[in-house]
Order: sequence, then structure tokens, then C-alpha cells
Amino acid sequence: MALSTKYNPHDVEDKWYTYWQQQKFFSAKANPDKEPYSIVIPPPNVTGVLHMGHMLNNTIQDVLIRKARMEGKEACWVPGTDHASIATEAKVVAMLKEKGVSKEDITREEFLKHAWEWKDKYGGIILEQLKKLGCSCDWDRTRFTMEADLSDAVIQVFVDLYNKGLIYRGVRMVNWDPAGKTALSDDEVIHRQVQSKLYYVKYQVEGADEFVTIATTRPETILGDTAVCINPNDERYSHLKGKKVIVPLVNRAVSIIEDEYVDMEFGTGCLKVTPAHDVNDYELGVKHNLESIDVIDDDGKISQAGQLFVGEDRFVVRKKIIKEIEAAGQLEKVEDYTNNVGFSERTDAVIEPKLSTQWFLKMEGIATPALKAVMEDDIRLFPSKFKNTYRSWMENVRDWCISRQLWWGQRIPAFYLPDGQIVVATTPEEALEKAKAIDPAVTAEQLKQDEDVLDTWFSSWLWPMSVFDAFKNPDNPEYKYFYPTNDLVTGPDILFFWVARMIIAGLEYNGEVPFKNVYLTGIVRDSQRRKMSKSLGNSPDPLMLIDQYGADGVRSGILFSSAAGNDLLFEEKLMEQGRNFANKIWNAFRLVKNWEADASLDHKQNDTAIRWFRSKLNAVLVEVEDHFSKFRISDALMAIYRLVWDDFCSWYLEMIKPAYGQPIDKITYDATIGFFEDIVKLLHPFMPFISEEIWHEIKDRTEKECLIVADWPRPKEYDAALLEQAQIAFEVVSCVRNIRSSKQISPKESLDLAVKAGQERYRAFEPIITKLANVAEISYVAESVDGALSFVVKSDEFFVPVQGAIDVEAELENIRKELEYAKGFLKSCEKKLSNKRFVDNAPKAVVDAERKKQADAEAKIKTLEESLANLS
RNA sequence: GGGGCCUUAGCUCAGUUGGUUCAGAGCAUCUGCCUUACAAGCAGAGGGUCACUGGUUCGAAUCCAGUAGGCCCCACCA
Repeated sequence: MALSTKYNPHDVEDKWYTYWQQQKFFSAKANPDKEPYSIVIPPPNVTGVLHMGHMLNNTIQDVLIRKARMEGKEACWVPGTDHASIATEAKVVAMLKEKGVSKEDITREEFLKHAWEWKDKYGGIILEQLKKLGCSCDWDRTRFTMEADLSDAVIQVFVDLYNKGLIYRGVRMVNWDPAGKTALSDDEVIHRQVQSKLYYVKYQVEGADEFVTIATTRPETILGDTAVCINPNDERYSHLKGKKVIVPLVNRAVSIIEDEYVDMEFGTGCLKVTPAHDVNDYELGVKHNLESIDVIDDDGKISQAGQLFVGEDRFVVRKKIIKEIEAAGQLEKVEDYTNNVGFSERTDAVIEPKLSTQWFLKMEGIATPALKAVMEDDIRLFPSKFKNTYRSWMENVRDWCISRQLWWGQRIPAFYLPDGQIVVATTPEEALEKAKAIDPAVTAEQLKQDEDVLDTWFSSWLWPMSVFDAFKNPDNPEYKYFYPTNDLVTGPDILFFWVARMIIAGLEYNGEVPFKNVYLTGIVRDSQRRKMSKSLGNSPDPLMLIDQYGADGVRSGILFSSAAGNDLLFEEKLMEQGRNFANKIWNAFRLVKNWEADASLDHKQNDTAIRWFRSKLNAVLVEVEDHFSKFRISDALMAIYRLVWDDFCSWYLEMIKPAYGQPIDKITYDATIGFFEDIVKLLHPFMPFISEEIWHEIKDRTEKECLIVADWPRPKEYDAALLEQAQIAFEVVSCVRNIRSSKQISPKESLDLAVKAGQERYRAFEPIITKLANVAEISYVAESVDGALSFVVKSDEFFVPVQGAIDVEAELENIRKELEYAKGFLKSCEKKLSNKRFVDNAPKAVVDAERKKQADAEAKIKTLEESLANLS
């Protein structure tokens, strides 16, 4: 049979993915006979495409879900997408603009029709991409945060929270995104340090030939100034108390107010106050009863109220206004200044603090149980360092602005009567009923629904519940069975946006936490630690990578260096390593596949090898389970990688490999097939395709006997002493190979090996040593062998007689070095043991270990000294 | 301004309550090999004062304090 020397993923991946789906291996349903295991996907943006962050995130989820499935649990991974209000609406607006249609020119209904068309066209792409990666989601359960059932849940929750008095409407200073033309919650604003200018502008004191200078970074807001504020303790300005100043350009006389809020040290100690466009100024305005002039409109342009520069962009106006002020001789100076500016998380526009009427959710009360759940480890965060971050957020949580001035999303179910009174209801009919209770004359036409929609996170926070229809049908068996879910895999950047709020909603509406473990992945960066981004062009196309390295190669490559919470430094080198690993596995399979088993052959020479590998396998199983229990996915993979590459391929297969074309004994063959089966089982969560392929190729299976549903190997007892002995034997092999390498002896030339030791010591490993080191025979000797190269393993001396002269000096040098090290080591042992306080205070086991080290070192020194004596 | 984390081999990182020969792994590097599973490979080798300084201890990569550098979260003074 001609199997390629290279593993070819293209032949394999689609075949098995289709087959798994046909066999319904991904689908899960409430099954009381099995333990449930569930994960809900962090729903990607419906119009998004797969990026490296998704690759990492979903690979981890697939590893977890596949392992759980093999462990015999009812494994349910719910996929779906998020409607992502702002991002999607922005994309639709841009798409319409290209067609020459402006959002302002069409109705809400028309816009939504376009948006749904857009969603239907692009909505499935990212999920299809996940299939290429091998994700074993239960696709029949695919949900969308804006589908009818999920929207109903959102509305139901809004009404409920409103009725509980937790949702209120009010005028507040909010973060306004002039690009998205909507309010944002505080969490959607990213503060970045920017280089800007501090302008010193002179305001004339009314009726005097005197000026006061204020410092500002935002001169465009001068148009909206309604006061100038000084600190009452500031003696420099005490003569100005009660006076007025003239706002430049608009020539408005405004009061000089006094407030200790003003920092006398900063700038000139004199502050201009624009209540409509700054949070702190707003507070001052309320406190001092100031007029608020809104001079910037929703687009970030100067409004009519600004009088000047109407309709021009705020940043353009900033420059123009400074020019005019300078021309008027009122610009004192300009300084370079570094300050923090808020940007929209979604559109990257500079946030404009703006006064508007919005809906808010009171957070304080409902956040408390969610804080407790994490602090008391009902929910565990991996890595746990995020507990601190979580706590500080939850302890300082502020009311959540949940209304957005958008169309794409769940419309706020608040209805206004003609007189402005509000009713909140799940349907217009219900609203009308409630409205009639207030005013019997009101008609359906008079009742106006709020124009705003809800923040996307107001639907995402219900996700783990709503995907199981918790709100529509709280008694359904699926919900009862799969909820709470087990693990959540997501990025720390949405710990508060999403994770915290899901916990809040879960506790509020179910009384249970929504998941037990939260695995927080790092950010995928390039090798220079720059975040991957479209604009930098440093983000590879995941599908190209899969095409090039195979899904298994990409999956394992990504996981090789991604400890929880650590950033993943992406390098194509890692993908290569993953591909090479797949190839290594493939070639091991090719070797075994071509063997012919012969029951008449003796298996004795392979017994130790088999016993050793069985122990090794079980030791690694223990290690792998330990890693998984701590969500150390990378380490689990690495342990398996080393088991496969080093222990199985480099040691075990070389030990038992028959000569070319020769058959192998049946016992060894069967054992090896068994080992290979366990190995592909271990590999399956990480590398599902190649493992499934080999599983079927290595033995005949029935239709249903797929690896994806095979039993996960459970660790059994293993022989630790045997593993230790093997380690010694391996060292002997390495030493002989080292001699070959340094003396340029061909591996084909067989050598003799003598050991000064008792007869039994290496008996069990003789077949292994002779085969792997290409030694003709091992002889046990009582005296040192003259004219041979030697090495010491543990306290036994080995001799390899070689042809030709031996460089005695070099040999002596080597031995002296080793001797020196051993003596130094012995000295440290003796020092410890002679220290009475060590012997008295240290645990007995530690002292005993120290004694053993001492004895070993002494034996080794004796051996080395003897060989030194022999040589010289 | 408040809080948290990090600094171990050229790179990325392990190192669990201080104690087995504890200074590790993978990658990279160097040397020799196209040895009939695999050159996407095999065999061998080199490489670190555990950021720095001090302290606690019989014993410190590990605990404590300080110093230097890096990162993150929150708040935000115009």
C-alpha cells in the first residue's frame, strides 16, 4: 500500500466533518443517564469574519467539548451569533451609503429590511468558517441574539426589571458616539493618551480693562461657556468675585462662580465651564444653577445654539476658533499637553460627553450576588488573577446606560401617552391596555413607542439561558439539564461587558450561576507583540492557514504557546510545528500499518519495552488530567506531544521495530496497536481529523465506532520504579551514541559494551540497549577494561572498546570534571547533614533523601576515582 | 491618582504548600547523518548569578522589604 510520506489534510478533513455530522455526533439532548456538559459559544458578530482570536478561543472550546464527549458526558456546544447593534448598523449604513441611500431618508421599517437582508447574506459566514476549524458544535441549536425567541426574552426581562423598579429613564451626561450617533455605556469607551494642546485664552472682565486667562484643551466648547469658575481660596482672583466675564467670539457675559473643585495648581487656576459638554462642568452647572448650551449636535458638528461655525465639524472648528481668538489678541499661549481622550470602542470616534435622555439599569443591588459568586469560587476564573479585576469593577459598578439611538436591535418596550406618561409592556396591545387604565380615551395610534433600541449586551447577558429557552419555557427539560453550563471560554476584554453581566442575569433569573469555570484567553499578537489588526495588516487569514497547514496543524500550533491569560504570540513557525507534528504521527502510523503480525514469533525481547511504555502512557495520562483540571490546555498538549514524539516514536517504536520486511510477533503488535489507539484518543480533542483518520485506518471499525465518541483513556496504576530504570537505560544508550558521535563511528558499526556491575542490573533492558545503541553484546565485568572509552551512569562504569588510539588526556579531563562536580555535590550534602538544625528541623523524608544523595554521590566518586586510576 | 500582575536559556514560557541531581520544556542554534516510518526527519551537543539589593530561614527561583524595567484594569484636572 502506498501511503504518502506526508500527511495530507485535504483528503481527510471534509470527509470526517461531514461524516460526524451525518452520524449526529455533535448533537446533544437531555439524557438523564449521562452527566451533562455544556458550553455556550461567545457569539461572534453576525456579520464578522473569523480572525485569529476566534481561532484560539474556539479551538479551546472544541478541545473541552470533545474531551467531555469522549468521557461519556452528554456534550453540548451551543453555537450562534450576536446581532452587534452598533457594528452591524454601521456596516449597513455604509452599505446603503454606497448605494446612494441615506439612513435619514428611509423609514425604520425599510432600514430594518435592508439590515435583515444583509444579515441573511453574511450572517452564516463565520459559522461556516468554524466548521473548517473542526468545531463540533451542535449546529441544530444555532441561535441568533435577535431572533424572535431571544428578542422576546430580552423584552420580558426589560419589563420585569422595570416593574421591579430597577430600570429608569433620565437625563444624564452620557458618552456620545458621533460616528455611531448613539449613546454608549461607560464600558464602551476606551481612554487613550493623546498628544494635544493646552490653549490659554483671555476672557475680558466685564466693564473693565482686565482679562482673566483660562486653560482649555477644547476651545470649540467656548461657544457653550456659561460661567468661569475660580477656587474661593485663590487670592489671585479674589477681586473678581461677583463679577462677570465676556466669552470671546460670542460676546456673552457669564458669571464668575466659585468652587473648590477647581485646582489652583492647574493651568491658570481659572476654569471655563461648559455644562453641556463636560461631565464635571455638568456637575458644576447643576450645583450653581447654570444655563446649559448644547453647541454640538449628534454628528459632532456645531449646532445652531453655537451661533458661529454652525454645521462645521468640532475638530475643524477647534482650529478655526483658535485662529480667530489669536487674531483678536486673546490667545495668550499654547502648550503641548498629554491627556486622556475617550474613544468609542466600536467606531473609534472621539467620544463627546453629551446631555441626553436615556434608559438606565440600577446595578448596585443586583451586582452584589454576582460579586459574591466569584469571590467565593462558585465561579472560578482562570487565571485567577482576574478575580481582583472583577472585584474592583463589581464593587464600583455604576448604573448601566442601556438605550442606544439605533434601529438594529430590540426596541425598548416603553410607550408614551400623549401627555408624556410612560407605560412599559411586552406588546403594543398590552401597552394600550395599561395606557387605557391611565387614560381611557387613549388610542393605539396615539401611543408612541420609544425610538431607541437596547444595548447589545442587554441581550447577550441572557445568552446562556435564552439559548435553552429559559424565558419562554422555564420548565423545559433541556434548560434544566444543560443549565448551568460548565465552562465559558472568552477574552478578558469582555469580562465586564459580558461575563459579569451574565452572572448577574443568571443569578437574578435562575438563582444559579450560568457557568462554573471561566477560561480567559489572551490576546493574539504578532511576534513583535503588536495586536493583530486589519490596519496593520499583520493578521493572517485563518482559512489560508488551515489550507496551508491543515486544521489539526493550526489548532495544535495555536495551542502550543497559549497559557490561559497569556497573550499568544502568533508566528507561522508554530503552525509549521503543528503540521510537522501531524506528519510525525502520520509516519508512525505508516510504520505500524505496514507491519505483519506473526503469532509464531517470540515476544520476549519486547516485554520490557511494552511494560515500560504502558507505564509511561499511564504516567502521562495522570499528568494530562492534572493539566486539564487546571485548564492548562497548552501544557496538556505539550505532555501529549512529548509522549508521542519522544516516548512513542523515538524510544518505543525503535525498540520494537522489526528489521525491514520482517514480521513482528503478535503480542507486541497487538500491544502497539492498543497504544496507538490510546494515543489517537489523547490527540483527538486537539487534532480531531488526523486522529479519526488513523483510528479507522489502523483497525476495521463499524459505522458508529468513531473516535469522536470513543472512550477517553483513564489512567491506571503504573510502575514508577520501572520508569526510573528505563531512564537509566536510556542514558546508557545516549552515552554510547554520544561516543559514536564524538568519535565519528558510524551507527551501522556495532560496538561492544561492558559494565562493571552485578549480573542482573541491566538484564531486562539488554535487548533495548543492544538494539538502540547498536551494541553487539553487553558483558558484565569485575575489573575495568583497558584501552576502552568509558562513561559513568549513576554509579556504574561502562566501557566501550574502540579501534585506534584513545586520547587518554581528553578522557582524564572528562573524568576529572565529572569527579569535581560529584565532589562538590557531595560536599553540599555533607554540609547539610552535618548541620544539626537541618537534621532536626527538616522533614524526615527530606533528610532521608539527602542521605541517599550522599550515598549515591559517594559511590559515584569511588567509581570515577577508580577509572581515573586505571587510565593514568 | 487607585489597584493588580510580571521580570527564569537567543525566543515563548513551566516551575503547585520554601526541601528529591532543581535550575526545566518547546522552539531556535551548532555538529554529524538522505540509517527502507518520517530531511516537515534522525542522532548528538552547547546555552541561564532565576531583573537588582537587602532580609527571614538549617535551606530561597519560590517568602518579606526596597530599587529598576515592562504590562493590565479602574478613575481622570480643564
